[in-house]
Amino acid sequence: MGISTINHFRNLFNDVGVDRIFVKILASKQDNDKNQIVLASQLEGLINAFPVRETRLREPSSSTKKRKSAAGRPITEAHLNYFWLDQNGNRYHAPDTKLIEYFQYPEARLSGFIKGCEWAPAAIRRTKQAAFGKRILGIGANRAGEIFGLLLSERDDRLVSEFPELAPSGISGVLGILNVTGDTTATPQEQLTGELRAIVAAGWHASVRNKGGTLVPFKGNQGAGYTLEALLGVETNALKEPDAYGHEIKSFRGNKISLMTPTADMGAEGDLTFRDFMMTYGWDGKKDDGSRRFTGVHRAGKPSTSTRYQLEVSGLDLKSGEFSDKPDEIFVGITDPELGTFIGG
DNA sequence: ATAATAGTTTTCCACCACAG
DNA sequence: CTGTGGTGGAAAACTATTAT
Repeated sequence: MGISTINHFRNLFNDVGVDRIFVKILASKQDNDKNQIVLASQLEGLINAFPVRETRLREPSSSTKKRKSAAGRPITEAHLNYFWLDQNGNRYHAPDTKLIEYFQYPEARLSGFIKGCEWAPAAIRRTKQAAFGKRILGIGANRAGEIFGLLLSERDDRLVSEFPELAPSGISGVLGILNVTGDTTATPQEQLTGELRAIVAAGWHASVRNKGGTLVPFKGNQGAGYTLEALLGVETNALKEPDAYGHEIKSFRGNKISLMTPTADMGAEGDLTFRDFMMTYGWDGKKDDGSRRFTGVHRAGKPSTSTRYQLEVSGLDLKSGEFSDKPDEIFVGITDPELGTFIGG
């Protein structure tokens, strides 16, 4: 009964494809179904560690009557594809699990992990937690973007009383890190660079992609990136999730690199349908085949010679490299400086 | 220069009002 | 009742200031 060794604990995570476990020693009267689990002071680092399905900004209105609220900044919710693991390795989906950032404190907490879930550990419930003594929560994500949580308790799991010292996660003081394979204390960067070195040392590789777990030949521009991901064991995906060890893998040749694929949700591009947008702001393709184009390199502060449009960056001090502390000022968008219209951002 | 002390900020825990 | 969105505060961790 119970989990008594660290290897048993690691194996349960290994079985679901997790390679790094984040560990929090839970507070004795906190961290339950009612008092959300505090993980960090900001979402930022957590989002790298735990792939997020969807982030939503909540309307800032909710708290304007409260004295302290810095009106205007919305509470951010990051939805997770979360599962509870039991000690036998069974998984139970908790579909409503999310990270909520309360910026004004600041605090990021895990919440909603009971709702709609078939089974959850009794020790996470406020009314029962006292009986379990010390509790330790392990959370980890696999490369398919699934996140698993396993709760140990002093009462049921011998491991709790002899839990090893943990390497700091770098995300917050409460979260430690435990590697599932190899050295328990190597940092994610070390693991990743280790794997990259091994891949480089192996010489040239054929262009492939990882499709549903198997490597298939691939021809095309994205080949370099796909191949690298595949060799790292990452399936080709268009998810906006980090690829491995909490890092997004990028490869490039030439001198341009895209860190993200943006689709504007503000301005005209957000308001209009795709067709309307292209008809209004695009132009005819040169081939005269009826196509419409909206393309081109746009640089901040000076209009593009071909389109007249201009990229605007605000909320970033170009001299100091510091971002504005007012989040709604931080912004990248395209405008038409002649007409003063806001095309997208 | 170093140690002692005071002041400030950050981190984390405890608890609660209230809506559904 | 449960879960969300909040508050307050202790303690730790920094910084600044003053005494030795």
